[in-house]
Amino acid sequence: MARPLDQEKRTAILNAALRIIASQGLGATTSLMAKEAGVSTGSLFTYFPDKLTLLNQLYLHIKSEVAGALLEGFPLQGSIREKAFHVWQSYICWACASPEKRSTLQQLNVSRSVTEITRQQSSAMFDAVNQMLVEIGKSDASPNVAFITAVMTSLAETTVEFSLNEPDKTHAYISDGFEMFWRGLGL
Amino acid sequence: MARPLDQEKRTAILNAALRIIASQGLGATTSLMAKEAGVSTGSLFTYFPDKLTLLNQLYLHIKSEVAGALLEGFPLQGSIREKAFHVWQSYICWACASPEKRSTLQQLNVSRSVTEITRQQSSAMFDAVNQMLVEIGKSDASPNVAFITAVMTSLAETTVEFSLNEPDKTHAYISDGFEMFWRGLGL
Amino acid sequence: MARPLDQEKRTAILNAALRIIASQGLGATTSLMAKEAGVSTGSLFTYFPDKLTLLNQLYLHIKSEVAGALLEGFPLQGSIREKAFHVWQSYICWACASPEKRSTLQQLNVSRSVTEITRQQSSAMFDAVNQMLVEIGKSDASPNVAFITAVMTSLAETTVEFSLNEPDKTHAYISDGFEMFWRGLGL
Amino acid sequence: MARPLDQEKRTAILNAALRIIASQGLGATTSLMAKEAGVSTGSLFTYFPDKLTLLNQLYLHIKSEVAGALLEGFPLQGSIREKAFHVWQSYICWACASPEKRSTLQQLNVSRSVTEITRQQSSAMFDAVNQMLVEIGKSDASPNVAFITAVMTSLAETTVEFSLNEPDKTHAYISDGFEMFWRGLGL
DNA sequence: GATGAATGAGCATTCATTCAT
DNA sequence: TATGAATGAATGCTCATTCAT
Repeated sequence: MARPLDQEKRTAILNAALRIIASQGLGATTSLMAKEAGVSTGSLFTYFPDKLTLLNQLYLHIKSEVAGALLEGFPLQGSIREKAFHVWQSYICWACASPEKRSTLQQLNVSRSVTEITRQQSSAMFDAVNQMLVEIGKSDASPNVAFITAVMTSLAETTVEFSLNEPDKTHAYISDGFEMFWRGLGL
Repeated sequence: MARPLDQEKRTAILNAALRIIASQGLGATTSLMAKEAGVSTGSLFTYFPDKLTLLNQLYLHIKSEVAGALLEGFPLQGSIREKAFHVWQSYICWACASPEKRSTLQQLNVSRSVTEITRQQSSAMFDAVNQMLVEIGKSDASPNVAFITAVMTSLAETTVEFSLNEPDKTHAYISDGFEMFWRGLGL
Repeated sequence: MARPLDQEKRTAILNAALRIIASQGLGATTSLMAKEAGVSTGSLFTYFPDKLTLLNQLYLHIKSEVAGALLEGFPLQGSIREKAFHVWQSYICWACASPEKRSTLQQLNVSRSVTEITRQQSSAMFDAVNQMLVEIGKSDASPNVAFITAVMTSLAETTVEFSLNEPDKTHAYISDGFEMFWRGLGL
Repeated sequence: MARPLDQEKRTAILNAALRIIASQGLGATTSLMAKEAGVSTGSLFTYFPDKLTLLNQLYLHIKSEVAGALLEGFPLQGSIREKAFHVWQSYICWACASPEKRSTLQQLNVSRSVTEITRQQSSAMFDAVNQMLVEIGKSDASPNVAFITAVMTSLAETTVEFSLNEPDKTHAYISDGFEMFWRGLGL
């Protein structure tokens, strides 16, 4: 039996791609990613058939980590506000702890590289979160779940940016930002 | 005496770049931009020394149009809320009317192509808006102008996205979104 | 004691290479040949040290099959014309029955992959045929055996092509073509 | 006005490709062809969009030269035999004088690179020759023009090969070969 | 011996920029 | 100044061959 396909190597490539993209942008070359992963250019292509696929897999890789972070300790029995705050705080903490991952994720998000299918696969990872948002939507005056989701996301993103710039104020930003969001809902 | 550089041609190149980037992304080639502008590849480089400069100039070009849109009819004598709503509405209307410009602007914003200096130059165009935001900041419990600015921007962006998807609900999104923002401020 | 190299596997690789080259040309990859043979890429190289050797061996493999076809039922006691016709007919029938082998052989023939040594080894397989041609040469006005051989070969090749295109006329082509050749000799 | 596309350069590339392919086979790299033509790798692609197109154009380039050689001095008023001999002799002389072109042509002929369309375009260049062959076909017992054409071609090819090996016997091969062909027709 | 992942030189092609006309 | 052909470094990807398992 030959060497089996090594999941660790696959992960190493994804993490290398992640770091390189965070610092160089999506134009980063495959050969640099391979070198950063300690792997030959050829090997990168035994794990991913082409750059586009690698980028899409990377998107899912990071998104699944985010989903994991949001789900950990999710207060299934809590109030809507508690659930929302858990998600809010978890995300911001994750993003502040993983700025490279967040940066790469953002770049992938606006890029034309990530396909619609990939985005749908990613969305499926956030079931619990989505249900929480549906609940919020029901209590809201204008129950547009998609809009509320988008608002929450963009406010969280803004909060992350400011927290990254002033790390010592992270807790303040987390609560102030959430207050802003919650007040905005007008519940 | 040499002919002066033709401003019309410069503008044609910027507008062409704009359209091409909106549809192809920042990777769009200079030669395509030139062709779209009805100009030779060589000419593009007599108006802009290199692609990076073109991109930065394009950023300023669009930003100045935005600034113009926000300033038109700005209620200098109005209340803070009126000023804020004017800016809010003006931006969303502009973005909905110029989706290609907005798309290009967003791509430039996340890209590494736009330098810090360019961003500062752009910021200078928004004096009236910035002062309005300073006023808001003063009345706010936690007077962080930059944060409020960023929040307003990201909420407006979100509102634009939904308006573009459901054009007939644009007015509803504009007022609902603004209410959300204003309530969020907690004034 | 180590297992001896498995002749069946060797043959499987040659036959696989044959089929793949017939459909894809000489640029066909070794890994595809291995897969078609139901063997790992690594194994291919335990049977043939490199691609060039494989190609040369393949050439000899097919050529020896041709030699066998020509020798089967060779009328050792027959007239020169009978001998010549036997060879003519045997070859054309073999080629029509094995179009992939013929196609591959032709590609190998014009390629730079088959060495002079290989060609000589192949030639040695056709002793009986060659002697027949020497006999013809003796009776010919301009006794150039090599030339007559080449002419016979190229006419046979042409006959095969037309027979493959119009299979129901194969017999006509075989006899018409042979008549042409024989008349051409001017015996 | 910039430098216009230079037909000489196009020809230089074709001739370079020709020489390189003659000595290295169809696998020859585009960069080597460019270098041999005294042109940058990029330039090759401003004259030919890709290697495949270059190869097809090269095929037509050589074929048109052949057509020219066959047509020069074509005895429109001569007998069929004279016409046939003219074509026969012209081709063999051309091929012996341009062994590289002939070698390249042969490689292109068996390759999968030359498309059916290209082959048809090439065929159209040989009208006068084709008509002569139609005439021969009419006088023949089994009037299959295509077959006679193919036979003449393959015999000529064989004659060329022997002439190239023994250049001083070229004239003998030309007449002996033609006699063989003509006798074969059985007119 | 068998396997197939690993390797990396090599390839066709692209594209920002230059420069001859 | 305008033009667009010329340039060549750079890129994504391939594939014969090696070698760890």
